[in-house]
Amino acid sequence: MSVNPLSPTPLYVQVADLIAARIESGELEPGKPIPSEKSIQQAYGVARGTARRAVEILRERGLVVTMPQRGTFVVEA
Amino acid sequence: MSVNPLSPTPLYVQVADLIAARIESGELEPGKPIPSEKSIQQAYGVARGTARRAVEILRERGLVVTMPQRGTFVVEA
DNA sequence: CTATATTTGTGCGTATGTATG
DNA sequence: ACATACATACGCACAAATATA
Repeated sequence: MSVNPLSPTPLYVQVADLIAARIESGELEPGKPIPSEKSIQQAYGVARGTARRAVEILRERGLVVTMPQRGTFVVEA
Repeated sequence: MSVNPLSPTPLYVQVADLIAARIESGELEPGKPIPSEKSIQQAYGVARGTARRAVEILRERGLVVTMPQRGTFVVEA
């Protein structure tokens, strides 16, 4: 899946939704890291700030936890 | 102190005045950084553009100098 | 042990679009 | 038309902590 820059839905929400779907599908497993901000930038073709906001949303949703200088991990079910 | 959105005085001027007062009171000391744009946003509940314009005014008044990617600092007395 | 690469945190610069008075 | 204000989104640079070679 990819992102649609023309959609009225902010890119960072779209990216968050795409990653959330990968978590819920089991592709990204509990306890394991999601892609780094840099990987997200490259994978979805967005700026780092956009990737960071997307991850911030996932934290707000309680799907992930971020450990500084370590990464962001899927929360245990 | 806080900001008044209903005042005829633009928000960015109000924010600039509040920060200027903190400089003149000595709370923000010469040579030391004033709060970041993000901190100003959060502290005064304004958008980033408003915070930026406020800092721009402080620069015009000669109260601070901005060093790109490093921060904005109170000028030496 | 040292050096490098990775990853997140922070800070500013800039541009565009939208809405309001 | 213009100024104000907010939101989104691109970018660069540097720091600090961690992971790896």
